[in-house]
Amino acid sequence: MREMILPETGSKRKLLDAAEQLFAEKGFEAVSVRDITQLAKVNVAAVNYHFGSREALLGLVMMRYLLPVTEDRIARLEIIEKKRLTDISLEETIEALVLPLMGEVTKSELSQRLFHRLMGRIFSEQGTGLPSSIEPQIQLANDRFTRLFASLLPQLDQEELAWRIHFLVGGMLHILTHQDIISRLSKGASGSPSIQVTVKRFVDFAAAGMRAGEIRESVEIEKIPVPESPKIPEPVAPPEPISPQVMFDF
Amino acid sequence: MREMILPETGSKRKLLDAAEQLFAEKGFEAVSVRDITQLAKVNVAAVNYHFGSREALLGLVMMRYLLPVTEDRIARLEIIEKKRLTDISLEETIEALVLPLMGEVTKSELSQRLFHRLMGRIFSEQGTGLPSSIEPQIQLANDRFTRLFASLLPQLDQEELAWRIHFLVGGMLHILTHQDIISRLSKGASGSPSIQVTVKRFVDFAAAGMRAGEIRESVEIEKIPVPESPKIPEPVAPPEPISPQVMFDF
DNA sequence: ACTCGATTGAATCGTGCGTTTGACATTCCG
DNA sequence: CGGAATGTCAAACGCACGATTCAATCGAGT
Repeated sequence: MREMILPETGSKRKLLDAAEQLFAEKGFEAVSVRDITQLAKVNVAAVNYHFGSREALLGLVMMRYLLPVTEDRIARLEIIEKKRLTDISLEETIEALVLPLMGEVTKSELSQRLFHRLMGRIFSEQGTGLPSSIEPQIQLANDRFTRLFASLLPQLDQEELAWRIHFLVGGMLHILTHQDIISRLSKGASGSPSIQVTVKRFVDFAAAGMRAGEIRESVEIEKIPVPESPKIPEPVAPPEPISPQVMFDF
Repeated sequence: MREMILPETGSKRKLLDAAEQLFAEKGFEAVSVRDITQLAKVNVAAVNYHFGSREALLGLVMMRYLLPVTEDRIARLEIIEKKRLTDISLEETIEALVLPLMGEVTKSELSQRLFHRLMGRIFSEQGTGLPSSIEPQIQLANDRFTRLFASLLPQLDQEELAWRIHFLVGGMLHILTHQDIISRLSKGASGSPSIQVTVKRFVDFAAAGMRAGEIRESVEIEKIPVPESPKIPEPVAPPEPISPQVMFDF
């Protein structure tokens, strides 16, 4: 399967690379076959000859990224799940979810930026977007993460956990898609923003969010029981522990 | 300014409404002038006659939403900022940022869904997307929120705060754009997912994230100092308190 | 050297797009 | 009544798109 995706004739490879770059720069919908073939310096017909259609090429480009990321995630999961449950931290679990998206550190600064943008696009346009049937392997990994989170946060019912994962994913995708907006923040004098630092920041943020409401051993922090803001009646959460099967867009 | 946006000739109004609905359903790029005029049951030329161009119409549609949301946010800010700083909770501040996006509760269930999707699109495609010069008022509100967060979380340096706001915004936008994916979660037997409950969930999550690392009065929670996951060298955060002016995509 | 499948290239197809045009209808005001 | 002003409409413009066609070219196998 991998060899179907990676090397190839030259033209095919050039098309994949060009498409990848353009998709990352301008989004999936904004890139035309003509853009791609022009950048790849091949004929327009090449896309339809090699891939059958623009959509198929698009799917392959996504595959080239999704598969390694999912594999990396699963590999990290394997390591984590070998440990005793009490030795597993929420932080390392979140890291196993986030870091693979940030991988490919070998690439240049620019192409790394593009890589991340593309990643963000792939994942955030995934539901709304284009290819189906990428899901099977990914879905599997997602389920394992969900179950692991459930074990680590037993105090959360299924619904609350699902929502919190949803929030976590949102923040994660936001880093990817809008990293250029905030890159100015980190690259002050120190040169590179350093992915690891960013991930560390996010993991700490997200872990705290996932743990929200955990009973704390002290009583000092009076403010937490939430003084209601004005005009919100605030009905209590529904009682049923519903929702059997959930699907995430990790 | 408001009257420039709301009532209008009939055709103009119909176009705005149709465009709004279609943009929410299918995204900005995917909707053509012909789609809009067809749904509005007016002539194709009407768009260019009334608005000058498709882009201008698009900008007005966004305005119709962004302005009320920003006004609502500022109104909530006013109330909050009247209080003594020690009486202001992080939760109500986040709520002031999030709830206005969820407003317009008068609308029907369907159009409310569309409204939220549109909101998400507007905000997440904002940087990458289309109109400039909407910013002035919005920028102002964003600054006030940032400053308020800074006061409420004095232990965070500017950079860390900026990142956390970034994560928060990501989760918030994710709720809006991908609410359909997760709506199955909440609407189990209880009928409506109830926006307030969702917001409450998110506010608690985000507030905990913003507070992450805050010194807790107890020592019980041993696990928090983060057992490093495998292959991450983890350089320490850069020392400089840099980044003077920041811009967010709230 | 010849063949034949694989690839490329230039030209072209049909479609849908945003926009423009100019004729027509309506309204309003002198 | 008459003529701007305002709005509507069908038709058409030029353009870019994804896809297709078909002849030219290449390159290994015999």
